[in-house]
Amino acid sequence: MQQIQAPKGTKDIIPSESHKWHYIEDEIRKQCELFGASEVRTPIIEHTELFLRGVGDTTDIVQKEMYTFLDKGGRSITLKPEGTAGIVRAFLENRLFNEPMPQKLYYLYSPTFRYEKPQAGRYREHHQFGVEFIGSYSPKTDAEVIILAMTLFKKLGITQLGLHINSIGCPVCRKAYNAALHDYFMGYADDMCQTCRTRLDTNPMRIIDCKVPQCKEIAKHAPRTVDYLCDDCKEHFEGVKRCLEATGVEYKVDPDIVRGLDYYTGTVFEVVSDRIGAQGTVCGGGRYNGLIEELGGQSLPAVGFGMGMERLIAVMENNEVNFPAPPSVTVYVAAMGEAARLKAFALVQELRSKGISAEFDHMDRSLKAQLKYANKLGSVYTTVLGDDELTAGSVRVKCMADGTEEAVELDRLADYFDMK
RNA sequence: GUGGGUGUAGUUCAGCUGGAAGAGCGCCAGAUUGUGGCUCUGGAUGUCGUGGGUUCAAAUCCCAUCACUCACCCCA
Repeated sequence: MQQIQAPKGTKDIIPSESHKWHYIEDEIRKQCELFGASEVRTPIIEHTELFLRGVGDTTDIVQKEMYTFLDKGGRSITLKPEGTAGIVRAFLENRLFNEPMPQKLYYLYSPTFRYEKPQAGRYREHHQFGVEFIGSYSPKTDAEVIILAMTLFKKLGITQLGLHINSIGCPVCRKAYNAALHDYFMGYADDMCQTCRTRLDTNPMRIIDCKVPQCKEIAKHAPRTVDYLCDDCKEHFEGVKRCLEATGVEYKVDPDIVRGLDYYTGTVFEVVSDRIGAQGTVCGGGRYNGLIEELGGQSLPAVGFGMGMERLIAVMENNEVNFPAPPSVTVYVAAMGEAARLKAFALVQELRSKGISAEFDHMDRSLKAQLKYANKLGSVYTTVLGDDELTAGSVRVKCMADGTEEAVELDRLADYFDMK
């Protein structure tokens, strides 16, 4: 029989990995609560329309990477390719705009799907943690969102990360900027790659992102967003930087950050690692003051980020961060003979009911094999139950680490481990 | 969608210009019949990814195909 594999670009999270996820998820919850954010869980599927309007129908994500299908009712449904649109939809649908502002929301168990060709740090299904702070124009809110991310990295023991920030301006300054870009690149059109030539008219900002050497060279001296910001945007960006400096968060202004989703306005940022392969962006986000209105709400500002869990774990592994050890069994109750095995079975259930993790032999193995198994489980203590112990009513409890033994009465076993 | 790399034991891999399929780790058994880890001794395990071609002879050379992987594009 041929084995069926997981679909291309997807990955199982097996026991040796899942405890890492639990650890990170716990830290995320803690940090988010400290920052006053509350969790929102939204469906994995949404109406395709949401992403057409939210992410932008000229973006690569929408044009070629979405998992879209018709359901049995003929509705066009899409597996979410990013987290923000769904959160904003839920915010509007549940009228969270009636709650105190800013609404600080986060999402954590968020499988995200994009039909891409997989490589290191890039999957067709990945998981995102993200934060969306809705309702405040203040640069302090931008800074706080960034600081939340940076604090989390620090808490997780991650160093070696670069924070890159930029401002791509509001629609007003974007207009002037795009015109300046167009004029500039027009002069080099013949030397640029095919895609960049079409970008000239559709979205000249994307040319700055191009990795083709000639385009990169030309883009080096292209006009920068920061030079075309209107006074409000300029002041706002300065405000963000002041807040970061006031809290000692190091950053680098990187005019090359443009971001591939249409909804961004003003502040954009990325947190980047240089040791997890070519896909180094662990966290990316920014301000999106137009999105909520675009999705049918009132005009409300917002700022947020998405963080790739798989990349986060990759960074931690490359940073040699110590994950806590996976939980192990406290006591393994080995047994020989029918009566003792039955007693061991009952004993284990009783220990568990008292909050002590315990295990027994499910497979009628020899005593030796049982102890080997106990050892592999990482069992802290073992005890052997046989006819002798049953008649005596006491067992010897052995500490697997140092081999010491202690005699304990059978009916006081739970208390014994409780004390430990 | 475009390009590079890799598919050999459960696993990580070695196998030079074609000539009897190997090692480490793991697994099983024994030394030790009621005690795991450590040590020693012995043992089992292969459609050499799949299909075709060249050849007296293919894991090795050629073609195709699939899978995995890395990079481009884009992004977390």
